[in-house]
Amino acid sequence: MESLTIGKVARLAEVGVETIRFYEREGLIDEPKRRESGYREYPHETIQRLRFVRRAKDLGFTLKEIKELLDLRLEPGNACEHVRERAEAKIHDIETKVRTLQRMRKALTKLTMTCRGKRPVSECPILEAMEGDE
Amino acid sequence: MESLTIGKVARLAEVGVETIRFYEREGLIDEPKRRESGYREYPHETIQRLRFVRRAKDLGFTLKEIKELLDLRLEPGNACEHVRERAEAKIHDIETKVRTLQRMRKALTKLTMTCRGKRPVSECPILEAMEGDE
DNA sequence: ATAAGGTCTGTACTATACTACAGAGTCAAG
DNA sequence: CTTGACTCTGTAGTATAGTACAGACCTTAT
Repeated sequence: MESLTIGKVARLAEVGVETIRFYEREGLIDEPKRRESGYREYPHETIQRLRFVRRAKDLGFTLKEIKELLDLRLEPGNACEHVRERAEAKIHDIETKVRTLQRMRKALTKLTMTCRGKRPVSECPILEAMEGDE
Repeated sequence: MESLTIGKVARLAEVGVETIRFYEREGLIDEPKRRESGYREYPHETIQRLRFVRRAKDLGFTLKEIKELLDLRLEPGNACEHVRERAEAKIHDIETKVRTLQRMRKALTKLTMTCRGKRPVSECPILEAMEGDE
């Protein structure tokens, strides 16, 4: 069993070493155990965790929100009602994001159609497809 | 026909006045015409445009990317091939975002199920559902 | 055993996307 | 025709999310 130093984790998760230390300070990943030398030793799951953070970020979640998402699973069983409420709120956020993305995709597809038809791209289908849904 | 000053546009689009001037500097909205006094006078479309920016931002697009999206519609008809390529790349990005969001939603739904069953929330279904898809 | 490269803490700097003035001029309701 | 709200330019400050050292210590391959 090879030991996972911060550099290896960074390479595997495709983030920077400094970023990992930054996430540790921000509470997005647990403080790992240390060697006698002080070197951090990571469990394998950390890689998944870091990838989760990166992806969630790409989807427009802030680190604060990502922390909230991750913390959902840590709640004690007796706060179950509370956990479910928050999870359902996040699901709602996600569904709104998906709908908006789908409208954007539709608008862009329309744009490529217009394009394919060799007609000039005069009117913008992007903005028009973004109306409504507040 | 009432004139749309920056403050009115800001209220209608639900953004700050300073944000509008910032977006103008960054080229995300066109420079509007001015009164003799120097006051900006906006056309109605600006409101949709600002809403588009706000939403795209919530979906994890940077202002730079949003500008690219908006600029797609301005390309001259003869650069059609080029426009289509870029639009298709954006469609691909969007589809990836949608898939990731759907996996997150699935994971969260699973979490709420676990919750509803009154069992303790011990193992995290969120991270596990986020694997694969690079 | 030594040199190259990895890691440590701590602090400082950067990019992005605003946000907040200051000081001066403009508008419009009473 | 004033007065309070709005707008102007320009510059400075903030929050978020990293990124980059410096100076010192650790590891490992030769």
